[in-house]
Amino acid sequence: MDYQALADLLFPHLKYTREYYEEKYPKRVLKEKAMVTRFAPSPTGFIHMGSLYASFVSYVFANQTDGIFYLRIEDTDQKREVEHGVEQIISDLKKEDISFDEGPGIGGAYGPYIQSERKEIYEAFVYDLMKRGYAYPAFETKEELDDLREKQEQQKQRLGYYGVYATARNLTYEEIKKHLEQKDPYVIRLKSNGKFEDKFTFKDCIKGKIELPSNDMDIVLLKQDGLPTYHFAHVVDDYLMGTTHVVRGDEWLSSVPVHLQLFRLLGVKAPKYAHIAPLTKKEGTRIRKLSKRYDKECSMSFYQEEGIPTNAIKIYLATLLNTSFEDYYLSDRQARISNFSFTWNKMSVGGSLFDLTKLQFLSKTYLSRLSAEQLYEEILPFYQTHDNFFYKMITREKEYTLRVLNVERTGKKPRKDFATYQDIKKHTWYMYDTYYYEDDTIKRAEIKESYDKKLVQHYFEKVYDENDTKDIWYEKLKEFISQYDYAKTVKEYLQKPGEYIGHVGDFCEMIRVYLFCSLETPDIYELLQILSKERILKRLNHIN
RNA sequence: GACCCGUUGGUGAAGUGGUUGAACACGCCACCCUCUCAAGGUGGUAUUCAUGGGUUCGAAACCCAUACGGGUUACCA
Repeated sequence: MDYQALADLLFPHLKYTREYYEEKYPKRVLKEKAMVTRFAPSPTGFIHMGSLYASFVSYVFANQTDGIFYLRIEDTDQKREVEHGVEQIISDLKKEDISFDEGPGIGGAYGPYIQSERKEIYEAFVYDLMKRGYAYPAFETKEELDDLREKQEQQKQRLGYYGVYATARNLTYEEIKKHLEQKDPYVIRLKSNGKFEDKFTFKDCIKGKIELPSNDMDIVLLKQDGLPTYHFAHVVDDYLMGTTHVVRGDEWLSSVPVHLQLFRLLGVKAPKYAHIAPLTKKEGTRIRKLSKRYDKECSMSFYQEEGIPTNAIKIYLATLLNTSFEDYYLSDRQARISNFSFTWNKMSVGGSLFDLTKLQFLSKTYLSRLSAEQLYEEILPFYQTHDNFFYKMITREKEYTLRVLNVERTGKKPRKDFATYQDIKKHTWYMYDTYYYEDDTIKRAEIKESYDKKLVQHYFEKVYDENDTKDIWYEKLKEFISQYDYAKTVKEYLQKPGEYIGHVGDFCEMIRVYLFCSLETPDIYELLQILSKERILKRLNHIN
């Protein structure tokens, strides 16, 4: 068989050769250890936690080595593609604050970054393989391939198109020409030169040494529609785009022999591979991969709805990436992901259960470390889309809101009661008159029979002084209540039961409920300061 | 069926043949602090390292089997 003639027969209109593209996309000039990584999703819907994790890992390694992190859209399966899939991905990633050095809509010297726009490039590389005898057309129909598989199953053979089963290998030039003239649909397959019995070892960045059989499958390179399969597109693109490290799910591990063989046949160096274990979830006693379809915590919209900060998610993912990051993060208020050195070999080889509780804990820590201003800036976009009324109010009363957000925030151990953006309204609404007076909120507060509104009112009118420091305020408060048979401390109250009608805690509880409609609030002193005496009295007068 | 990968407390895990009678963190429990809550502090809980064999003076760590879980075996990625 004259393969050069075959290649010319199949690609009569080839515009450019492989060499042209190699010249067009020269090797990247980067620092020695710089990693070039990419995120390569298919536009089949929303980004989910699993792919976010993979992209995060890729991003982190490129970033810490001053490398390149780019986005490439793998849209070679047009059947699965959803409408506006590409836009969806790009907007999802924007929300997650993942930024790329290159990609569709961003630019870069190695584009186009959308595979469906790279058809001619793949053809040039197939042409190159074919003329050297490593690729050939195959005309089997779906039914014929199904039959083959059935036959192999019956005979307990390995399934697939390989060796003696790769019958299209034997087609003559004339036969192929005839098929083409009849416009028979066909695919281009790899003519594998590997033997399944030949084992080789390969070193994965995460999983370490792995022994694999050589590939002997004549896998499809170009599908009937002329677009490449994942395998071929991966090899061509990652070669031309200069990827140094391919980070992907470990379901790809068994395709490594195919990919390495393709790189070898093209005569180019293969990138390093990092196969990451899936994020999993426990369902009853069964552990399974986190699924887009069944698990709410898999889709990014869940976090956006809940108001879980993107940065908290990243911090959590970083702890999954290298557990030592967690120690670093918790021990240092100034800790940043970008300041930590992540390593491949600290990554887990088995699947990790995705733990929402831990994420929430980290989120609390993260939010507690923000300044009031930073927190304010972060919650604005959330409330703008989720609670416009609250949004407008905090925008209008920005200074006031900053004071509210600053409660117990500035000390050494800042308050940690916000796990989500939602929690902010949940824990501060009562500081706003709009809500306090709305629909008689106070009527819904649990005012107990034992409460003594007059006493509280008397206290605020006669004793409470806004200019007191916290210590003085508290002393005066205790002094005041002791005149009315309330114990100054809980201990005292418990030691001499029957002598008091209540204790300082009971009095504070009344203040809480009357003024804030809640049994649970942060430090009252700070809240009272923010509210101001005038508004305190107004609130008290409002209660019947 | 074949071929890969994995298996340390409820969870994430440290661990690379000898201060491991298994770190740290989340969770849970108790106590302390305390005007409530959230934190914080102290202590506790729980893994004998999937199982069975070996190798070794010594194994969670090395080897072999088995079991269980996961993946691949597409003109899906």
